[in-house]
Amino acid sequence: MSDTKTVRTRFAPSPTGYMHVGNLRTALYAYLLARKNGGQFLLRIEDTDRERYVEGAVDIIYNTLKQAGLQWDEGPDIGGPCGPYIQSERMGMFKGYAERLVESGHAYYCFCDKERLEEMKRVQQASGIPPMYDGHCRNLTKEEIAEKLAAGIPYVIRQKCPRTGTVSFHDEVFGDITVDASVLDDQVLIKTDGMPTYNFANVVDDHTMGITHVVRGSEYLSSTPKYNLLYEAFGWEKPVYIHCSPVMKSATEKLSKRNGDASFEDLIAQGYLPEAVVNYIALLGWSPKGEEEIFSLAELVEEFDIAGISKSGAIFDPLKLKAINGAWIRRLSPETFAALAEPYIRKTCRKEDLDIPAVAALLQPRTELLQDIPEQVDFIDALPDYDIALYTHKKMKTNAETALAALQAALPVLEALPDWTADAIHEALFGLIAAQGVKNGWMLWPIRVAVSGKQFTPGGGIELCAILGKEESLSRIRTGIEKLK
RNA sequence: GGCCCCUUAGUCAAGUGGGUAAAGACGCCGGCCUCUCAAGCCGGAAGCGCGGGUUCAAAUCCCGCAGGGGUCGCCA
Repeated sequence: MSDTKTVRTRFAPSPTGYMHVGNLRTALYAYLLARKNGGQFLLRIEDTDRERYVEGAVDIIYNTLKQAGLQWDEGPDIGGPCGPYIQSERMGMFKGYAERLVESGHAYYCFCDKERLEEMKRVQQASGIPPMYDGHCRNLTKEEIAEKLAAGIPYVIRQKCPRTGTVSFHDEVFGDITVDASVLDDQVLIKTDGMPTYNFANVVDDHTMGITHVVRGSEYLSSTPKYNLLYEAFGWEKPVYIHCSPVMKSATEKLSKRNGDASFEDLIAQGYLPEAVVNYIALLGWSPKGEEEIFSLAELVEEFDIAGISKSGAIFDPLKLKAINGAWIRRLSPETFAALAEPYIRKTCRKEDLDIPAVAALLQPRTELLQDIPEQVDFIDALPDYDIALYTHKKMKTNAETALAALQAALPVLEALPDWTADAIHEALFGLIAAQGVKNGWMLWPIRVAVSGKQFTPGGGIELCAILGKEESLSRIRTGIEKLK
């Protein structure tokens, strides 16, 4: 690659609440694009709206990004050459930039008050005209401006957009887009209070921070022409745009911030692994070249290509997230999984001497969500009260009668067992099965039912006996015999 | 409503006019394995929004329609 310029991307969230997966996906793509090209990924907090500011939201942004593994190279907490990285701390610089635009004729002072603006909008709507600024102050003379300024009339600075012709821009995802200049509103750049609007601050910040590739939601598609006009007015090089369609909750609703399980931290709390969430959202609206779908963050960096980003919105599918989470859980080393699973196992198993690694080994291929674990092992501490109908299984050819015979045959053999290990139990029971000439299930199914009292269990009778221990297993088998008599 | 954008199975999607019987994944259904449930393996059903055109050839190009999304703030 002979790219002369380093790729610099940024994630620029506003601290207005928690991060939902759509935000995180945008951050992820920006991160991947930077890493893929050996560039930098920046974090900039856009906190200029003090009314929507939510206490603690910045920490949520930090924590989410960290948990997801999206390490930023420059940001509020670690600094960098283009700081400050908190927009509210950059306020001083914007007005000067806006005035440069006024000088060059790309912006102008506007003294219209709220009343006039509202009246204008009302009239426009009443006559079916799309509401936009009518250009009332577009051509004030220098004298008029000086006069109003001197009189202390509040003003804003508006961008002076062309009135005729078309404006085009290129987006890496959507291709070339052309709009009629007449639809471009003379948007406010500097507010009455002297502060910049988001649209203005964003452009100035992106430029001054050297951002080369802008990754953001497709809701900015329609304001991009105005952004480009700004870049052109300043004589700045325009960034490459990568607009991403939204993550949807259904075909018609965008994923909402109100939807609790759409937030990254909620997903983690539900027992999803950060790796799995990252893996899944990468796939939501982007597709890799090959057929593999399970990727670590490092692998995603290798695989990522903006050409794979799709144009249409993608519906968030919890089922697929779960499947990917399951795949990640199965990939974990037994030790790692046991450590993760232990607190969940402990929710229903209080027995001190429980062999956690052994239980975890049974659980690992059977767990898609850590939260599913407690229910799977709820029979370990105490035998549930169960119906003897469980002993009847058509395929095993068992019923209450045969089960009683099986348990009675197995009991003395197990009682006589010196070593209580899965292997020893297996050997003993299969010896008995062979000696009696019965089917495995005829003997084993009743044992599994007797020791668990459940229809479904992680692992078979032999494995469960090993986990429960000799005394408890035998006791449960005796209980079974009593119930069946 | 104006403007912009999107439209391949239930979902995520590959596909970029001449070797497609239209990949793959999740889910679903069936089978194998098996002492249950999983895991694993094998197989199956399921799709190019609609209508025109261009072409020897269209999911791929053009036009129209429909549906959906976005935007139209001194919010970000």
